[in-house]
Amino acid sequence: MAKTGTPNPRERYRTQVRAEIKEHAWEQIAAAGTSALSLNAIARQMGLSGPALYRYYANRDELITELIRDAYRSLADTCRAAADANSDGQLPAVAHALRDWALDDPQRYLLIYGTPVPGYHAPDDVTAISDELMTTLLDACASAPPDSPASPLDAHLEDHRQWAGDHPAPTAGLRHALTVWTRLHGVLSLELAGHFSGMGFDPALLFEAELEGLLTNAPR
Amino acid sequence: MAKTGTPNPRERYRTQVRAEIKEHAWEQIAAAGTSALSLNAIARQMGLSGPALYRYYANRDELITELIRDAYRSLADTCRAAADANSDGQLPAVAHALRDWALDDPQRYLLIYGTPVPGYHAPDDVTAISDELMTTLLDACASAPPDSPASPLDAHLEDHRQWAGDHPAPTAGLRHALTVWTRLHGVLSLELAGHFSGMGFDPALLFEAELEGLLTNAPR
DNA sequence: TGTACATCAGTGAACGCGCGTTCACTGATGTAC
DNA sequence: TGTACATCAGTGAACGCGCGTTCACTGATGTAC
Repeated sequence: MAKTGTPNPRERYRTQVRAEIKEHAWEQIAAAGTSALSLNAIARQMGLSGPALYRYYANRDELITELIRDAYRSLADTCRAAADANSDGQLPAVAHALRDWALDDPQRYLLIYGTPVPGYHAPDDVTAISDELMTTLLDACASAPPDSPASPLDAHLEDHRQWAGDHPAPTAGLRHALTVWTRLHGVLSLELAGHFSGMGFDPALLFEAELEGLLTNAPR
Repeated sequence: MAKTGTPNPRERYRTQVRAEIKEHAWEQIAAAGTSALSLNAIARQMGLSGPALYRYYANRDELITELIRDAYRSLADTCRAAADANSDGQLPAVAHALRDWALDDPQRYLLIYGTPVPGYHAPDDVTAISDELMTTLLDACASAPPDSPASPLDAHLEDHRQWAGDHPAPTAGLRHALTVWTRLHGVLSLELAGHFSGMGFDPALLFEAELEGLLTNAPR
């Protein structure tokens, strides 16, 4: 009872060191990608011996899983906050929050949405956060473009809306949310991976144009 | 002179073994991701000793670069062929060729378009192939939706069209090609990374819906 | 057709490296009386 | 306030591993006369 809410100094320190480990982990990931993440290297950076880290994380996988969890948590919170702060125009707010968040640390975005390691499966609580994010997106898409033409996809989604949980959005809203997701991710992931870098134009404008298309009913 | 066109047996064998090495490399990548690619493991799989592979590739990086080159080559050829075989409706043909190609070997697609290793820069000849692919896409988009509304992006692209080389497409065509690229990649990369897998709906229909939107002027 | 020589594929031993991880330990920090 | 004990952070040595890569070599294959 007394434990929760009044962490003793040791717990406090523990939490702090765990956080510091993760900071160094993010730096390493930013510098050389996730596959180059090494516990020993982190320890070295912190002026500790390798085995010391095992006080804080059972193994490398546990650390990576927590990084993924943190990334999702941060993204979900960021988007939620953007939505809440802009009850008029939630969608553009969320979209810009997403882009800013991604550009702030590309490898963090890519840890979530980039190349998956075959066979890795995220634990349930991580999936839960990703659902939370989906909910934010669905909320932001509550007002779907009213005159989107019917497509085979709509009928199909009508039958497969369990992923939206009990969200009250109409089927067109689900469809819109999916479209928002894939389109923004499309521009963003190519930008982050550097595929536009030799091309000379400003990716921000491309992102903006896609967003515009998602907000209006204008052709294309 | 005599060398080219009439490869002697040794050259023939060399080429064959290089190809065999790459096949095993792709298998390994498919099984555990690119970061797990190991020359020693490939040698083992082929019943050779590790150093033997150095007859064929100077080092690990050279092998990976060639895998990337092959992937681009294969994708560019596949899309070009699809376009040429469907002079009416090039765009849907290219789009479907792209998707089929990606699904055929997800890790191959992700080797090109997935998480990049920070600091890696593709050699010039690889960039050239990627330009070739862009040209195919531009050709397929030659007929851009005529009434797309003007956007700040159009003016910007007018000033930054060097990436299109001397392609005769109008600015709206460049814009359309970029949009095709990002939208299809958006659906495809999320699908390949497994982000739809728990959701129950059929990603093919989502892809089809996006494609439909790119072909018509219908809203959204 | 046969011999002499050059080429080159593949081997096995060896190198240094950094990794993840276990273990028995020391020493500092906090807790209970 | 002081002492006795428990907790726990961190160490250093050690493990086995697989990696990339070099090197001197053997033996087979092809080439030139």
